[in-house]
Amino acid sequence: MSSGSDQQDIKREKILDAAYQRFLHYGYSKTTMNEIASDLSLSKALLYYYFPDKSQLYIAVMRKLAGEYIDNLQNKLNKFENLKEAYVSQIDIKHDFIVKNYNFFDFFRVNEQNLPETIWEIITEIHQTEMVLLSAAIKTEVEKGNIKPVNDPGEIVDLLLDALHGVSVSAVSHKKVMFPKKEHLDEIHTKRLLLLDIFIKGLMY
Amino acid sequence: MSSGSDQQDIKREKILDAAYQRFLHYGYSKTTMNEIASDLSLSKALLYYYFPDKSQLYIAVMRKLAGEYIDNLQNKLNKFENLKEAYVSQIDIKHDFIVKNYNFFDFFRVNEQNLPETIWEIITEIHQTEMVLLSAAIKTEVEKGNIKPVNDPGEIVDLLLDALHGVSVSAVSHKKVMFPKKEHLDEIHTKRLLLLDIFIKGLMY
DNA sequence: TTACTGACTATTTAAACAAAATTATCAAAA
DNA sequence: TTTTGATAATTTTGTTTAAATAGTCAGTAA
Repeated sequence: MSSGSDQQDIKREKILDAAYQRFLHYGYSKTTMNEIASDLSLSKALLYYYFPDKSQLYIAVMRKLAGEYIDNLQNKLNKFENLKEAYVSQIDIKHDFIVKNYNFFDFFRVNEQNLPETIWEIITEIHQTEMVLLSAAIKTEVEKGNIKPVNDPGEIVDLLLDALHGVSVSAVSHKKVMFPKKEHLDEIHTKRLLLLDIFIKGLMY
Repeated sequence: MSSGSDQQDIKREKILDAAYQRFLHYGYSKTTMNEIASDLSLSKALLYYYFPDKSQLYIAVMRKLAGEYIDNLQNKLNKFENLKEAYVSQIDIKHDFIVKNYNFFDFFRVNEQNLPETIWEIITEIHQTEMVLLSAAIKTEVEKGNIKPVNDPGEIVDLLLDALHGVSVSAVSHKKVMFPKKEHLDEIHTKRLLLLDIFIKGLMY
């Protein structure tokens, strides 16, 4: 798939790492290509040899993170005891992902409405993976006879993901925010587990 | 409570109506005080005789709408057959409220992050009313023995409202939006009813 | 030929300013 | 007490300029 040499791939990775650190620490708009370059003792021009522009570099980092997240999810959700456990894993893994990379997503808060199309593709890819894995979990449980038959598992999973997401947007108490404040993440996590508990009971006989 | 004369109150109402029409049609930033005044064939200065400034006028309209919404809710939720019916009413009434006044809330989309404190107070008041009514409904049902005992009804209602709200924010499919597009409102409404269904089953024995 | 750089250009952001539109005030009239 | 025309104050919009940063390219080194 990738057409570059091994050497090229290694350097590419190094650039991605350096860029990740900067973006994580200072956010997108507060890191310059010059800074990334000098972190690596390279010229800025070289960054443009490896990446077409700044946003593509950011997106490449994003894509890498997304890949790791997806791998993580797949590993966990391949083997689960019951539906509850599977969904708790999903919530936990996502929580850790957000907490760990919180400042990296600064880009999302700044660009709010008009994120580049490519970012949406990555988000969509993540969402689809979640849908597939969680839908499969439902099907398995239905076959085991642990929950009521469901005619469209995808619809249910979609609904649950929206509901879980809603917990972080809470329109009233902490003033409406698109992206949750860091100090609320744990509270959100707890609420989600409670919501999940009720929701799953609602799926049972 | 109100200290003005009847005549004053009538004129105040007329101004509120005219302002409401303008705000509903053109949104906050696209209606000028001059336009509201000339709709009523009055001088702009008179508006400032009745209202301290433009935002206070908008807020007064908002408060009136909120009052109507709350009355509506209370009338319905005072008499309900079962929990499901009560919550369906809540969702329906809110849906109608949003649909009817959709463009009026343009102000919310524009000011997004920093809405004036007074607006938040109104939102909070609405939320609290919902909480009280819906919590009461839960208590009643628990007493009737229709659902499992709940140690903190408020927590459950809060969670449900957040979850229902999440349905309208759906982070993926239609690009993340703070405020739902008008053409999605019906789809959102349907999803909410489905979510409610599962959630309420999750509260039962 | 591939990886790299210094010096250059192009674009974006920010600050400062002016003009226009709109909000808000007030002395005086009805 | 209610209303207004004239006027002041403020906000928004557009323009210009300077600085910062993104992005390019001809040419060098391995």
